[in-house]
Amino acid sequence: MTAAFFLVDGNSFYCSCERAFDPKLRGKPVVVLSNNDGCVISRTAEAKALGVAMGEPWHLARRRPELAAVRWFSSNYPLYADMSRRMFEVMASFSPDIEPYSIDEMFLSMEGEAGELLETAKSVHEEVLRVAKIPTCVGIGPTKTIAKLANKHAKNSPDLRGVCDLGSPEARTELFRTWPVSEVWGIGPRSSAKLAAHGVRTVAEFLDMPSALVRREMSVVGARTQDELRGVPCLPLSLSPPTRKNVAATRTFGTPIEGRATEEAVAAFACRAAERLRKLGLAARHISVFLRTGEFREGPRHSCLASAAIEPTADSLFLSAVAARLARENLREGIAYAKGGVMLGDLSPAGETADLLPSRDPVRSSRLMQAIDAVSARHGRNALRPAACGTTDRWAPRQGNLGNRFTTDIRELLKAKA
DNA sequence: TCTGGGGTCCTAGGACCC
DNA sequence: TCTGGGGTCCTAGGACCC
Repeated sequence: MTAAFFLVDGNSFYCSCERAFDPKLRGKPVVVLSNNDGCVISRTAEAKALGVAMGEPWHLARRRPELAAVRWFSSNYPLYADMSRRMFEVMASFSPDIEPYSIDEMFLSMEGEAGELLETAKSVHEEVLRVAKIPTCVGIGPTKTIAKLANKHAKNSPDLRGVCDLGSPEARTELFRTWPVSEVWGIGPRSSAKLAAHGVRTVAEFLDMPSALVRREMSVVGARTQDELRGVPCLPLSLSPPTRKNVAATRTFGTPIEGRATEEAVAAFACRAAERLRKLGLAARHISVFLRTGEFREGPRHSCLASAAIEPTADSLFLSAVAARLARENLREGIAYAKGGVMLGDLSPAGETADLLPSRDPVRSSRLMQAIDAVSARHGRNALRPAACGTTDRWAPRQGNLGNRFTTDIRELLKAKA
């Protein structure tokens, strides 16, 4: 018996979610755009073949005549989150040892004989496609880093039919000889440049580097990556989500805004962040607010950052009022801001540390928040909102082509023709 | 002439991830 | 008109303590 990690990753995940509900999109080039319909954050193989790059600004790309037929969607996170949950459920039936790593990626810890593991991986691939309607690739390796690499290799090589097993040292030696070290999980542009300066370009060359040198150039993180690539597990599966340290809500505005509208925007972000905080059962002791002018526009630049220590809370009314005040005290008259956000930090479990002299009644606050969350769940987030958020949402991002929330909103169910 | 040494906590910045 | 929005971890250096 050997132990192995599987990394299961949804192919073009957001696009696949849109496709799952519209068979006409099969085989067609599809892209999903970031907030504000800004850049491409997911693209199908067909779109990639037409030359659409990840992160490319769509307003420029779409002018290219060859991209006229590309179907595009504004991102629809409630749908993607729900599809992710379905994917997780299918995979959890294969192993209880499962770690959701991102919205479209999950690590599984498995045991079995070498051939057995490969067969199991094929079954995972088929079941996720059959039940959750998401095509995936599965990478197998003795460490998480190798499983990631195996997964990427499966993505690059369609003839592997979605599954790649790098469990054996022989299989790895062959691949590592040519695999660029810059494509290893954990090695970004900075480390790649440092390695290139030492003449190191492939994984094999990286493994030949003395550990002490790797440690000096890339700290313990790089040293860990090197060990993992040698087949020594350093990164365990984490079965429970780590305790959060920050919760943030930030946005680029649909169009730049000034003065009062920016106060309303950060107040709305504070509400959004507070909502997430409550869902996590946490309270924050620190709030910070930022506003920034656009990077791509002429005109005066300004960015402001303000923060405050607060009594532990997840109260939307309080947090939105503080956020609006911080903005008001720090923003500059006549400057149009393009981007802003609220970050809540210094988190602790809600109700754990009672302030000795709380200025608000925590019981009343928590009841009020429960009521607000209940109304929002039923009638949408905008049904009930603090006055500080205003009523016009002049900051709201553009969403030019939003698909339906097929699975999470009763009003947007898929309609079947009989 | 000699000018401690070790520890903790905090923050800013760097690097990386999806 | 239109260029994302989240996160984490590590290190270095300063402040402070005894």
